[in-house]
Amino acid sequence: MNQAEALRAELARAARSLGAPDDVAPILERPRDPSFGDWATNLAMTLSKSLGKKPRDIAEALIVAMDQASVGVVSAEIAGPGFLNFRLDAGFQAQGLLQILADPDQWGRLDLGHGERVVVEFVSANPTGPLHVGHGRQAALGDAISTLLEWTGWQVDREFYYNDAGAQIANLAKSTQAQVRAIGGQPLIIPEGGYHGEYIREIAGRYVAEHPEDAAGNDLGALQQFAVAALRHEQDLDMQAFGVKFDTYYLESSLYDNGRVARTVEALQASGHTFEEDGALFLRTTTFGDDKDRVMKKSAAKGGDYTYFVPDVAYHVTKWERGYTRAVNVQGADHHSTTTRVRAGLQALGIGIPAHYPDYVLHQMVTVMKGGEEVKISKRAGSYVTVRDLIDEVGRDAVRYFYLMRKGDSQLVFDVDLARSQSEENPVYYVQMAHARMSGIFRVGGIDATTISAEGVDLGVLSEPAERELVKQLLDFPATVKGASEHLEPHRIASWLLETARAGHTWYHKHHVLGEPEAITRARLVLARATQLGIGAGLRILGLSAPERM
RNA sequence: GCCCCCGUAGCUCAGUUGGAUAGAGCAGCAGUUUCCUAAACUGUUGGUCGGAGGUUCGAAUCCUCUCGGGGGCACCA
Repeated sequence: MNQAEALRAELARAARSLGAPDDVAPILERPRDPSFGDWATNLAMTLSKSLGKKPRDIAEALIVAMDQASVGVVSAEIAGPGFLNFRLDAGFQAQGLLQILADPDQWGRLDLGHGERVVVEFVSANPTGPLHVGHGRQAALGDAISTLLEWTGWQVDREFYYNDAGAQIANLAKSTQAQVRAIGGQPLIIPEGGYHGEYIREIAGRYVAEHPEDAAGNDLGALQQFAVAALRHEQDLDMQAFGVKFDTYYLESSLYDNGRVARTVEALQASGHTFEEDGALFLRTTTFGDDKDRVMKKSAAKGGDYTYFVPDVAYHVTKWERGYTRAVNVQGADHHSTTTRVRAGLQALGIGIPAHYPDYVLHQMVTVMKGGEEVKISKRAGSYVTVRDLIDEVGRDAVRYFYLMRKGDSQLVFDVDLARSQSEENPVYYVQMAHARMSGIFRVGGIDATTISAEGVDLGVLSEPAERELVKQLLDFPATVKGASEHLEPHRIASWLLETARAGHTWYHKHHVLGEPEAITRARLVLARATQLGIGAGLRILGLSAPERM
């Protein structure tokens, strides 16, 4: 039990002694202004109604009923309409650092998932071109969310789903064919809806070199296979450059090959939730909250193909059958409408999949500014900024941090010129610098940081305001991880890092660690080590490096 | 027309699910270095939380309406 939990428990005990219900759950907050104290609670105000007393009177009674010393409280005050502000003993509070040093690898981790398996699907691009900046946001988000879930007790697999079937892939094959024929001297005629990118010509060139027997480009099947393989390889390299590793890859085409799509359609028909109209097969998704029924299988006049959401449903059935009791999908907000359809399909099957399966993390669009104007992203027109461009120009860590410092809900303007020109004043360097500075203390002092222990050290000397602020900030890390994991919001870690770095820089600037009286140096080494470990942990959750020096 | 997201300082954004005098970075202004990294620190300027109602002890946060930006609403994926 940590200090905040101990204080909360004592508050609850005191509240029950005053007649509060058994399930009373006091909420502790950090006061906005540190001069108010270390912890605050609005408990007295929330109990006001059920106890039939004034908040300030309840607060008064709570103070009397509490065993303050047992939870490190040195003063308790009533403020405003009935807030209770607690100030903790500096040494007692700093005892919280013991947990960090005692087991650095475990600190900040908790068990919310109980080892249940969760699959996090992200990026999931069509293999029809390089990964662009929108995919980059997904990669950063998906990877960080996966790590957060791992930290909080889930067994996580990162999955990349390849949309390697359907009309877009056929377009890719035809576009490659056109370029192959252009190489052969024929006029270049890119088909309707085809891809115009430069990379198609490069792929065509390699195809001709490796397949001399089909220099005319007549074998569409071979062209498709070749182009898909080439682009998948490119995408793999992009993700590798970004430092993202996937555990599993799932191919949409396999759903057709192994008959899963057909079986899913049969199961849906058997469920009684389908109907035919105008020669097409519909799923009655309105039964499950959609505002409109959706076509599953197009009419013969339109080609008779399945619409995209049918393989999507089949795919999600495999997630469930592969043992993932939870699934998280990271997608752009333009896929918003699929959430209702996929869930509706899974519910219609009636095979026990929870109604909210899968979870969706939808992020808003990324717009790219370059040279003062917006770059329109269009794979077909061949105009875009790739993830690789960004990584090359501003660096992997900076790109990741930029993607993650904002809520997915907000639209992200990625100004390439700005990101590059600001690379020296980038917040990511600010955070990494704080880590490097702490590391520098040990380097200069000739001390092996891993040997630092709080054993027998009087942490009560960490009483300067800057020290107390830093200690509090560090101790908030586990709660921050918990909130970030529960809400699937990695930006909370980014915010915590920035604040912790600020507290760390301020402390570093004001107070010396080395060369002070021994008792002070020993205590401050503990704080420096805890800061180094804390910032390092936060950086790693976001997939950033934690440099020892810069 | 219907659905989703956003609107907070000059700019980019946080705001711990309803708490106290709304915060940070950047930009601006004024300072700090014989000292473990000045990629840092200190101070300071800057706000009708898009707008109007409502809910209650208390609203940037919840509800209704409204204005503005983005996305979606295919027998495209």
